[in-house]
Amino acid sequence: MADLKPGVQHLYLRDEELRQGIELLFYAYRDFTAEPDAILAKLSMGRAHHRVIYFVGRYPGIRVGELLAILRVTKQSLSRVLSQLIREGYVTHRPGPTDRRERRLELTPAGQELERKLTENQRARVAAAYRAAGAAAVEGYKRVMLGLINEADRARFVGATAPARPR
Amino acid sequence: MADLKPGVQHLYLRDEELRQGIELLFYAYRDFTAEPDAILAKLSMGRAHHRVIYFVGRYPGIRVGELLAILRVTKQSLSRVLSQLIREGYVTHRPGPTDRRERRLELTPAGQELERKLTENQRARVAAAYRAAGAAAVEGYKRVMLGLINEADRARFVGATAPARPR
DNA sequence: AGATTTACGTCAGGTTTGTTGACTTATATG
DNA sequence: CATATAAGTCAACAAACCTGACGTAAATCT
Repeated sequence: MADLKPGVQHLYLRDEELRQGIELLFYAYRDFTAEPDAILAKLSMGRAHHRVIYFVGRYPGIRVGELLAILRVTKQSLSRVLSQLIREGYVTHRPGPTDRRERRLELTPAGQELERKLTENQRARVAAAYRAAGAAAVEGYKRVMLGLINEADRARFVGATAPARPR
Repeated sequence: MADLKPGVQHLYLRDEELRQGIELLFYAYRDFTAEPDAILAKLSMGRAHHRVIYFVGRYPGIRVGELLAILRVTKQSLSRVLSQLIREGYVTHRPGPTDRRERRLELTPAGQELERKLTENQRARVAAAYRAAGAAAVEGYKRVMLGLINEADRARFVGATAPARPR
């Protein structure tokens, strides 16, 4: 057999390695969202509702604009989903404490209940993966994931226990 | 200050830890898809087209049914996207070598070109994250991601260099 | 006080991506 | 020959996005 040129060999491994990294993300995200999607479908909601419920639960008192920045959707898209959630009693809003133009969003008890139900699954999935992979692997996972995320949003993840509220 | 009950403290950390794991996935996926989406938009295509192009490029000669299983969409959804890609000259098909009912899909040169252009960005992103995080972290990333993926699809990732073709 | 900016909502019209269900065609296989 | 499989297609529909323009209330600047 002819020897492979080292350069070519190297390139091949590198490409394969990178593709694997891409695909891991694709499959993980696909499987990660499948079960909550199924629950939501029964309530005539979609993934967009989950995202809103999740982040309102995560940052109680979050403003609409902050939510827009996190989700990277238009006002219109968010509006449709958010007003449905408010109408159906999962989310409430009140004026901001100093700036009364703001809407500070919070989950109602029903919203908290739904959030728990939806995220339960994902939490369990992450817990199982963390447990199976071990603490060192979890460190590595975080480091790589942080590198994939745009620099602007990495700040949210500094400090293990302080949820960095977006500004 | 009152001491926190250890149990409560533990639960809090655990919940925070898991939420962080969930959010890493959300933000990474969001940022990962943003740039290809922008390129696709100029060609009047969407993310679905990218997925098809990506996996046809990944598994040349893949059958339609295999693609359906990977993407987890209905025949109808795939059909619309796939026939557009064929019509516009990015993908070709030929009958299977032994079973002539099959359509074995492949990228045309134009398809390969587009695939490269679209995935280039994601490859660069993964490469940068891998480089910044280090080899050990990459190992951990893979282990955790594999744990997040449904068992059925983990087999694709055995062996670093053999792309396990779906059956 | 008036002008400007900001936070948020809304109206109108459009696309993509996804769905279900029923039917067709060609080929393989028991 | 009967049945099963791979794939395509038709019709009708819904979810979740988008753009662009306009409106309202409140804060802030000059």
